[in-house]
Amino acid sequence: MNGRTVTIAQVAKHAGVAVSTVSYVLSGKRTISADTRRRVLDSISALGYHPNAGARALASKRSNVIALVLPLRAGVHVPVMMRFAGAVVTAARRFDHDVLLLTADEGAAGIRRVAASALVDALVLMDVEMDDRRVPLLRELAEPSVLIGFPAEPGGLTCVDLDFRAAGARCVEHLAERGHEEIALLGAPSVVYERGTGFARRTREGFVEAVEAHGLTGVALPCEETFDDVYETVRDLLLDHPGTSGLVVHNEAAVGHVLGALRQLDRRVPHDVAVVAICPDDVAERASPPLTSVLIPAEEVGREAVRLVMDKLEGRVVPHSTLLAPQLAIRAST
Amino acid sequence: MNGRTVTIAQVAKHAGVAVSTVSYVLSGKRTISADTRRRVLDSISALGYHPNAGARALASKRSNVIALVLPLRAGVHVPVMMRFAGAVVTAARRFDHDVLLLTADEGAAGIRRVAASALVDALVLMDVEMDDRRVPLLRELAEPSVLIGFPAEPGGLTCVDLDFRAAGARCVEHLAERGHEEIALLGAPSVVYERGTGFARRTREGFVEAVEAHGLTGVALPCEETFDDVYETVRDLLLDHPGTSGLVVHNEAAVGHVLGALRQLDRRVPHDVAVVAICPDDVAERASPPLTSVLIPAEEVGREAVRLVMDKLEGRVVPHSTLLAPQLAIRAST
DNA sequence: TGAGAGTGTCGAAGCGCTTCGACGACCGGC
DNA sequence: GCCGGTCGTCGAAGCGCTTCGACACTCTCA
Repeated sequence: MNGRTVTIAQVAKHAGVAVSTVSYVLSGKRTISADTRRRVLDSISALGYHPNAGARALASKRSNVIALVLPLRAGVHVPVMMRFAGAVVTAARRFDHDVLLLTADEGAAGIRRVAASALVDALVLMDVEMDDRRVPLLRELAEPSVLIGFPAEPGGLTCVDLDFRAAGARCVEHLAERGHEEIALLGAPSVVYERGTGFARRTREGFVEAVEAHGLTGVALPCEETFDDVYETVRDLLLDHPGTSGLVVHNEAAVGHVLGALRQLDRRVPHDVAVVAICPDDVAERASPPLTSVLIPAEEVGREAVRLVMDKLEGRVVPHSTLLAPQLAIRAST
Repeated sequence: MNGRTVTIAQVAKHAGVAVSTVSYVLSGKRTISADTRRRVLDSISALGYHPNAGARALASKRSNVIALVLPLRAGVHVPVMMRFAGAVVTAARRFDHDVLLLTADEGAAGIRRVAASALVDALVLMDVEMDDRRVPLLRELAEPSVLIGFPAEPGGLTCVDLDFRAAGARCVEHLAERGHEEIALLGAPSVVYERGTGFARRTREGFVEAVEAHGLTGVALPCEETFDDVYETVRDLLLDHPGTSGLVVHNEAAVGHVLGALRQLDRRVPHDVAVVAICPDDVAERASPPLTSVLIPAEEVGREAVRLVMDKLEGRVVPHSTLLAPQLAIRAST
């Protein structure tokens, strides 16, 4: 508790050793006798020393900060986003790193800026589009990066995500096991498909393939997020395909509205219509009735992304593509 | 486009000036002739120079980074949170600062760490509780900070928020103008009141005071976030107080459920029951029918918080308390 | 018993930037 | 025509840390 900030030199003096010795105690990069180590550690806590981040970054060429690039725009379900973000921060701390928050609307310029200024050692990007303009930049950057989601041309980049194709298929499979023969997918808002966001398309592909493989009939529809739109979509679906007895919903914001619409159309869940959702667990559990769902393992994806980026920082070779297997949780809706 | 990172020395050489001159061009802290400035600027863009953040922080004792401390836990509505976060990032960039993301679960230790290591120049904290354990720490820190929300004992700290008391009152006033005499407030989940979160309590106080002032009758109820709970709450409310014709909803997650419950109970909005919400604009607009609402001016609050913290960094004196006046947007639900 | 191989520690050289004091060059005023 | 003032620029001294090479020991084993 001295006047102002404590430096490594003060610690060294207090412990009666050289500055470099203190540094080596902290980094563990050279062997230090148990005795000296203890004295240094004692001085550190006695003085309340915290290494200066700037000085450390300057000397070591490592800032111990990673950038997290988040989208903040329409069609992206924000709570899911935050689950990822929370997981990334927590995981990064476990590797003794902090997280710098970048919004996607600063775009490529922001990424270039934080990388060139050595503000961050590495980057994690979320909500990557099929044809993402930042992808080429990432490729030429010296700093390692990991994408959450897959662009159309991952070429050399490291990507992690839930295996949405398998998730779509898993839902179909489950409905098939339950004996449903005519089913439908209610997906993301159409703007999301148009933008070419990967996860929405891949779920649809998995759905379509599995429908064929199991010899079912099925339609895949985009789905907006207001109650009225959802109501219309569901009503029209049941008019056009009256035999529909199973629904796959891949749209967190619409899940509640779908259930509301079914209630209003006098279809009971799961008696008249079975519903499987692809959404975070808490959304599925909070619904009425609680929904059978493939959970979006936000925490796991975030953690995995950080693990990969840290491995790359250490110079280890990591797989280009990491797909997390879908897990189906069976609840009251099927 | 040279081999690796470009330093200020290379820029100086390229422009034929001293290193310090380049620095002064960049910071504007000494007068530089137009001619020299142009040459330096040209060299900078020719070489693609970006100042090294670590070196700059070390020499200037300013990292140009502010910390944003976010909660990520139950009862906090995440999308609103993200709106704040986005606004803070955008505003900070406008002051040439970046944002380091800290989660509240690292608690006081995390704050102390980033402050002591000079990783950040200042802090913005969200979702402050009435009796927040981080408040005393903030007070003894050399780094300036701004709270979004009010603790019970702000003593000396700088706080910004929507004036929730006025917001609660404004809703009552609006319902009174429309001729409603028996009204109710559906608030946050009870856990939020128990934790002593300020905004929930203050809205309730404003509601209660205004009900008295206008000579109405009114009850204030906590409100959970699952459909079933909301349905029960609304049903019981209408049983116990059959004359209730106006509802104030201050719970973003429950807004949709409240409307669903009213539909199921055959009450038409606004014909049988008028509904005013306190929630972000997009939630109010997306509801069916679109809701009259006091908007939570997330962007404005975030921007204001950053402005205040920057003022404090510059050594300016700022007001301890900034309350943003509520704005009522009238839509179809009243 | 002495060469060789570790250990444990130290001193000093940067890392890339900001900032302070110094110093010509040029200005206007007397 | 000399003096005091800007104005514009420069050189050098750090900022607090990491890391490299050096060095004094202590073991080991031929």
